[in-house]
This record gives sequence, structure tokens and C-alpha cells, in this order.
Amino acid sequence: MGNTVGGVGVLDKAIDVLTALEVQPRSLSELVVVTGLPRATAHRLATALEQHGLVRRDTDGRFMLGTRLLSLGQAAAETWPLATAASVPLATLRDDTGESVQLFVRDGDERVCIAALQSLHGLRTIVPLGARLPLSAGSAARVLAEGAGEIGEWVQSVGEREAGVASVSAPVRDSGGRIVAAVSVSGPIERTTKQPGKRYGAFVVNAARQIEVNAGLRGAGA
Amino acid sequence: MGNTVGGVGVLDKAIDVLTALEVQPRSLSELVVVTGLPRATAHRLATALEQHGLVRRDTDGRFMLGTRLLSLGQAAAETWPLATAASVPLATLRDDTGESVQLFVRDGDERVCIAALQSLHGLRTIVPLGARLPLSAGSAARVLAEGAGEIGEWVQSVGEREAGVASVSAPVRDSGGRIVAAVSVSGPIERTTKQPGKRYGAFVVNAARQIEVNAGLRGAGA
DNA sequence: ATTAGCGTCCCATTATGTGAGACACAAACT
DNA sequence: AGTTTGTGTCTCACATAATGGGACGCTAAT
Repeated sequence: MGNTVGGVGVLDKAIDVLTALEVQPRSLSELVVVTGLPRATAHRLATALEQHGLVRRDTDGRFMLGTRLLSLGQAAAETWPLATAASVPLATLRDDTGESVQLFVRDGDERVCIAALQSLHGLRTIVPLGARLPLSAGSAARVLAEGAGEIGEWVQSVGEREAGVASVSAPVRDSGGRIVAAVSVSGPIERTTKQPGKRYGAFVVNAARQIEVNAGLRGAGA
Repeated sequence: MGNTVGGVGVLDKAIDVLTALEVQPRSLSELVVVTGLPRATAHRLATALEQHGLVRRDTDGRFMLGTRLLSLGQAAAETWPLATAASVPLATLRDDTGESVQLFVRDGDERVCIAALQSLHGLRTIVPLGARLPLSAGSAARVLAEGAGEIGEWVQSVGEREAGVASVSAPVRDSGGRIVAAVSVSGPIERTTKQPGKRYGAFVVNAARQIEVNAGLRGAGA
């Protein structure tokens, strides 16, 4: 009934439930409204998910994402060798620039943030871990968007993906020169200036190199 | 077929698949062996999960956890106000002690690590984020295991949960005095000594207080 | 050529999830 | 008091939706 071909119905609905809870905790009735599922079905699914730890309930009985997703999320993060290889270089980059930093990889026709550290200035996360962003805007997008070899050391964008935000990104390449990821620094234009590349370019490129070395993509020496 | 009463069969199997992939990436055939599912079923489930981003595939076609779990994991982490409130105090605690630090909350008859930072010394994670540990061993366990009021400022344990590892934990309390979490420092006995409480107790207690303040559990002033 | 192993896909079969509706309970009206 | 409207939970006859044996195409090893 209106599923992708070859889909598994229960799964679709179960994930609808998780997606609904991703936004905020919800009571059963809210869940019903948001997902469009019949009450009995929503209830059965939510409690089934609860038994698996993907969902838990607060003291008021409202459903929310469960502890099991923490371990799964952690395990998922570890499947990208790059993410762990990047943790130290990203921390250095964050400290050097004082701005939020991210590591993006391409996933189909989107890009995914597989590692991120927040700016020391602001409280707000600019790009949360696991965020899926388009390949059409932002400096990291241009790095990942199949630019065979037509990309310099770094790319900058100002107010491209989101108003008031500028960013600089550098490609992370494997031994064959193929781009496997993009490191980014992003922050409010007021701090980054309209020529962020001038300020941060060198730092970003340096972080990219370090990640390549840590991940064993590039011979440590030459 | 061997499900918990009221369970949803497809879901059980789908989660078996995710659990299998949590350990390591697997080919379809491996998946079949590990999960015990018929090949066709395992394949259908895995590809269905793939369409939802919970599973992705490497270049060899092997299945592994997908990007969607990153965002779900992140969102799950944010449902514990404590986890975010703890990030700064935990970082301070880690820097003060140099050891790995964790924040645990109770979940049924287990405890879950909802925030963690690694020691600056070692490379290995002692307790990964999202890890589910028993309530029967470890200093944090004793803090969370319903000790009505019979717990001091901090609790220590030496080689209790795991050989060679010692830890100190302090309770995080709400305004009513109920224990809502436990902050821990843990590391190899060689560094922590056999009286870790003497060295780290004050730091851990201090971190717990800070977390309480940040989370608004305790009036900032008195 | 032959075998062994892989991932993928089909389709008759029936086990499986479905969801309207009944139920218990609590809070807010009348 | 009673009634109404809102919860969350559970059941059960029904048919939809997941099942899995087996076929197919493929590559690599023999």
C-alpha cells in the first residue's frame, strides 16, 4: 500500500515511528497524528520497538528514542575509518580556527556529516552529526560533487547553503587521488569574513593532509 | 517462532540483522549464518533496511550500518538533557584526571553510558557511548543500584567489573535528592592506584555538582 | 567443462501483521 | 452524583503482506 517496490511494510511504518520520535518525544496520540497510522498499529509498533530498546518512555508514558540507538549510532560511526582518523585533526582544526568543523562524505546524491565538533564560541550546533545535506550548495558540496580534478587546494562559500554562514572546505584524497571526503570549517560571516579561505584555507588543507595520513591513505613520508 | 509475546516478527528479524552488522560489516552469506535467517529473507530485510539508510554497502557489496543511524543516534543522545549538560563538566573532569570519563543512567536492570570521553593517554575506549553494562559491578553500578541514601559523596571500585580497571563514581541528584545518573572516572590500576577515590574523588564530585547545575536540577546558588 | 560460491529475484503458500472496535481508567465538564 | 472526552491497552476474525524454497545469472576457482 504505497510503499517502495520490494519494501517491507512493517519496517516502513516502524521507521516512520522512529522518524517521528527523532524530532521530539511524543504521546501515542501525537504519534498517530504525525505518522497517520491507526492507533492500534502505532501502539503495537512503538511497544515492539520499545522491547528492542530503540524506543523508551518517559515518566509520562510518552515515547522517545531509546538507548539502543546510542550503541548503533556509535557502531555506525566506527564503520567510517575516516571518522576516527579525523578526530584529532578535527580537534586541532577547531582549536586553530575557533569555529565549528565537520567531515563530510558523499552518500548517493547527498552528503553526510560523519564527524563534527562545535565552535568554542557559540552554543548552537551548526551542522549536527549524521546530518544529510544537499550536494548542491556549500563549499563541502562543491568538493564532493564529482569535480574530477578541477578543484584547488580548498574551496570557499559565503552564504551559499545558509544565509549568514560561510565555510571553507578541503578534499581528503585516497592514494589514487580520488576524493573520499571533505573537511570543513564553518561559522558566521561576521567572524569568518567574506574571504574565509584567506584565513582558514591553510588550516583546513593541513587537517585534510593529517586525516589522509592517519587513515593510511597516503604514505606517511613522501 | 521464538518471539517475545506481542512481538512483531519482521522487526525482530530486522533488528537481528542490525545487531549482526553492529559487530562488523558482513556479506549476505555471513549474515545468513549469523542471523540464522533463510537467504532470501536476510537479503530482503537487508536491502529494505538499506532503502531506509539504516544499512549501506561497501564497494564489495558487504552490508554495514548506514548513515541514518548517525542522525538517530545523535537525536537519541539529545533526549537525555543530562548528556548535553554533562559535556563541559566531563571534559573538565577528563582533563583534570587524564583518565576516561563516563556518564551513566539507569535503564531497567542495566545501566547505559550516555556520554563518554576517552583518556588522553590510551587509544582504546574503555566504555563506548551507548554501552549497556550490568548493575551488579563497578562503582557507577553501586551508585545507581537504588542505594536509597546509603551512599557517600563518591564510590570506588578496583578490578570489580573488569580486571585491571579501577573507577570512582559520584551520584548526580535531582532537586528531590533522587539519584538520576552517575559520573565516573575509570582507568588502569597502574595509573589510578588502588585508592582511586583519594586521587579523583573530589574531582568527580565536583563534576557531578556542575552537571546538576547545568541541567537545572539544583538551584544555581545555594 | 565443471563445480562452488556468490547475490538477486520469483511466486504459490500461509503465517503474519492488521486495525475497527471494546475496554479500563482519569480528568474535565454539566 | 452522572456524563463526556480524552487517554493507553488489548483482542480477534480477516486478508494482506511477508515468507523461503528454489531458480537464475554471474564470477572465480578447479
